[in-house]
Amino acid sequence: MTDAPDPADSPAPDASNLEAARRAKLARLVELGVDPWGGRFDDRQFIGDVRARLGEVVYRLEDGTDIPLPDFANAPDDFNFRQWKADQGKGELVGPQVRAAGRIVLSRDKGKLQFIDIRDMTGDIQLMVGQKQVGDDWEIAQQLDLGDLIGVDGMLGVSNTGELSIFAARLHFLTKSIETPPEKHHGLSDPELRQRQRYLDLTYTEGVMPRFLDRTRIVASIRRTLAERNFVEVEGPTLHAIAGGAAARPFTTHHNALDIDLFLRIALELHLKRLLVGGVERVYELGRVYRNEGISPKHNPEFTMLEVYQAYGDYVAMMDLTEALVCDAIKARRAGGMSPLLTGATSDADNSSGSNKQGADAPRSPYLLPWGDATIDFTPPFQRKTYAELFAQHAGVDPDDEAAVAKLAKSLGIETAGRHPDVIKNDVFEEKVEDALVGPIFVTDYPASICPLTKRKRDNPAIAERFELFVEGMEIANAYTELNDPDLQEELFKSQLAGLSEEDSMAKMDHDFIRALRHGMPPAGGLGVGIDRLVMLLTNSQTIRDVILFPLLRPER
RNA sequence: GCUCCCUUAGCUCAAUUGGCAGAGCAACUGACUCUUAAUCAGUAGGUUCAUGGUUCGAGUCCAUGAGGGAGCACCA
Repeated sequence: MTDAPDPADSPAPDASNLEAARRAKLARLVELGVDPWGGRFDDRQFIGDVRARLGEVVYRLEDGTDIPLPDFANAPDDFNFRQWKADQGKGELVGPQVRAAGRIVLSRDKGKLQFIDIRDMTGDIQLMVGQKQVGDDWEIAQQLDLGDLIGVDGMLGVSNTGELSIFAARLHFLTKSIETPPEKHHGLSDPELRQRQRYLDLTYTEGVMPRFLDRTRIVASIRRTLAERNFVEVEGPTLHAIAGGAAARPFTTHHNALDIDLFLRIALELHLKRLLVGGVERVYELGRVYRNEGISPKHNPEFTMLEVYQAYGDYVAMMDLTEALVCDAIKARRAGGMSPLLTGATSDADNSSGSNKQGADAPRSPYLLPWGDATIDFTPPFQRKTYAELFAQHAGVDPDDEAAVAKLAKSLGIETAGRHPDVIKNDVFEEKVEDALVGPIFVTDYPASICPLTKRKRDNPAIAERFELFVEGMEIANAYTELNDPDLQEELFKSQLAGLSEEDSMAKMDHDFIRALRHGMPPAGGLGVGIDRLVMLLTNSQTIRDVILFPLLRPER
């Protein structure tokens, strides 16, 4: 038995006696002939599914009569299950045989009986491990630490206090943890630790696993909604020779064999439009883009973007699609579902944290979602208002009155000299209007000059057929009637590039994209959705880092 | 890149005006076959983020640096 950690094995020289104690137990397991790193463990059931079998547990009298269990949840405080069983007559609890596995998150050692709570992706369940009941495996039970992974075979039953439990018949040691887990009922709270050691955050911090499972459900729902409408999912290149499709600073990299500098993509747009030209009439990509910009509660340098293009559509068609994507995602998240394994305790967690949707009275609308202290009402249809309308309403100035807009801009400290009136107007819009948009609201019909990839309104070339969806001041979606006039597109690119400094003009003219348009891109609606921000809203997360598993951090030293 | 705030035991947090660095959980020893933040008795655990400085004395004050957070800037 090795009491002290082998210096070669433990990187930290001061690795406390906490690790030594765990290594001692590990060594003891080896002595017992148990592999401390486990192996394949077939036929286990998810804990959520095991818990769902509570109804199969009965009290069986000696004459074979099965009596259903009492309703513990609604029993009086002084209810005594032991007494109840005695009152029914001589008999025993009978339940299904189950096999589960998970991480030990709590244990209460009571002499020759141990209560151990294990946790898997779907929830927690209590094990009752008695010396007499598990026989030789009792020796294994003596070597268990919080954080270890174990499997169990046993009968599903209910303890005297009404707690659903697996009455262990066999224990299977699956993996030793030689690190101490976080505090057992607070989890992690230091945001740095939560992000750097997301593996701990997921298991131990309340709400984290359900939130990331919700993210998966939302993304799956989006793909399903698009598939139902015959959109084709594709994967464009992430290494671009020209980083186009948005105005953002790209990350640069280098290909050695070709000896060329490349950029990580900042948008999906230009390749998807090439596919429209190629005849992929309904196309989308849901994937990562990279922007070499600041980090904030709403920005991570890499984030997930959805872009959708529909031939022969326009921005109004995209508005309807956006509504469907959001509303379907809300329903999918609420339903749990997607896979049976995600139905169990994850939805329990939802219930315990918020309103009990099973409540008999007044079912809450599925479209009312909490957001901090507020509630967002996603009931469709979402509001639709024009940019000009909102500008007049919130800035208190006629957007067409350039002098008045400029005056207001100056009073807000916005630079006006030598800048295009529409750019000034948009600065005012961002300053005065966006924060006031509680939403969800579609802001439509933007000034054309700030929308270089957008088709103008037929009856008013100063206005672009564009909308943005705002919720709680956050921009969630951005859509256009796509510009498909190659000559105009080229001109707009040029004038856009002309205004940029050398450093900022990494976006170069994409001649092949223009060439593609010259071959004829169908008139189309196009939509971009910031998936991370959508997930933030639907999961009541105030920072993007809570919906990205591994947000960018400086490396540890 | 700028401004402000935070960093104390493995985790969650205390520490009065600058005056002996503490608690809970986790760990260790012991008791307990229906506990559930189990309980009870005992033991051990610290480079107070780092490096300098002021002081008789620094977790506390000052400077610089590191990491994190919020805001700004950036971000059609």
